[in-house]
Amino acid sequence: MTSAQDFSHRLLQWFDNHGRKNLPWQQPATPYRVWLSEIMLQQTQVVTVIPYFQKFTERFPDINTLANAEVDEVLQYWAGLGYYARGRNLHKAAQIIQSKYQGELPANFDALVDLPGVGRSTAGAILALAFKKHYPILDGNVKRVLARHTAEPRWPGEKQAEIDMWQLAEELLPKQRINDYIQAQMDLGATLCTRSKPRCQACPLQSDCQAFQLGTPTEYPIKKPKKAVPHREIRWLVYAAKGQLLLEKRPSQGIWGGLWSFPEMPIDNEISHLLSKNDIIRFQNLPDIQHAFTHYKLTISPIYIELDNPVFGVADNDKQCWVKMDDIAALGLPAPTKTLVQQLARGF
DNA sequence: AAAACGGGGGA
DNA sequence: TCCCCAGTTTT
Repeated sequence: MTSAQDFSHRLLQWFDNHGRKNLPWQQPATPYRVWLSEIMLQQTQVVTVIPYFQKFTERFPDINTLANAEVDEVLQYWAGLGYYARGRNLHKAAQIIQSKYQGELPANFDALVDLPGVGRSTAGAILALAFKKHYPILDGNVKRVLARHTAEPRWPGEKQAEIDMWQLAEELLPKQRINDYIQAQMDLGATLCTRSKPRCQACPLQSDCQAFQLGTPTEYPIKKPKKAVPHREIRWLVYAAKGQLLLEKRPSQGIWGGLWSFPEMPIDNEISHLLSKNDIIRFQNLPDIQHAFTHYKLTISPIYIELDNPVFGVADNDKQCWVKMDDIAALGLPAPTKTLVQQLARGF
């Protein structure tokens, strides 16, 4: 027995004991009902879909009834399911099926994929579940099962990884019971091989599951690599005089809105003119501060400028004030500002 | 708050 | 052809 046959054999055996065989769209599994259920099941769980499916099929028992209805009524029956583009596409597809295929879903991959709302995986599910044709599916559940079984090192969103997973899904297809096998794949992913807390003890694929052998099934599929966040640099002017610091209130819009911080300027701004002031006692670079936001990384280069007197108008801004070190704690400060003030208080 | 999700649609 | 988005749920 080849490994592929063994894989499907174990899955089918598990399906016989634990699979879902009494879902509303499985009795009977007509092409229309399978199609409708697959659309409803996109991004929506079985328990949520069931009552909608029942109401929907009562009102729209076949494709022609659906095609002849107003889209608004279709959407009323969709209300609460979310992703309403699915409902619109479903209705549009029904009209295409009516006019182009005499109201019967085509048992043909290319024709199915051409329908709005039907992609490769949904077409595969319809062909396998309703027409018993040998097509694979690769939805989120199956991706998870396969990624774990092979300990797939690449993120499945990566082009080549996805191509390879489709190929594997195809190679694993059994010669017999294609519909049960596809249902079994979905059931395994939904009930056993779940995203968190997979029940590997009960899994028929445990013996050769690479992720299980590594002891880290939940590490798969590996997460989308987060793209490098943009990096920005700014300069802070830390004016100090007689135990006071010059702070300014930040604009209410934007980062740290309305909080007090140091006067800020672009990193590449000329600063030599600041040096020429004759009331400057000391002028020195302070260590850079790194700050991470969710969407970018910020490097702050503060310059310490000590004056003999707390004069105004040193920076070009009217929302500034001199604050005694001891009074600063009462103000709302961004985290890096607070840290810098504390370092200054300790004299670094 | 962040990732996941299947297909649509734009580059 | 490839990549990213819209809209929603789950972790």
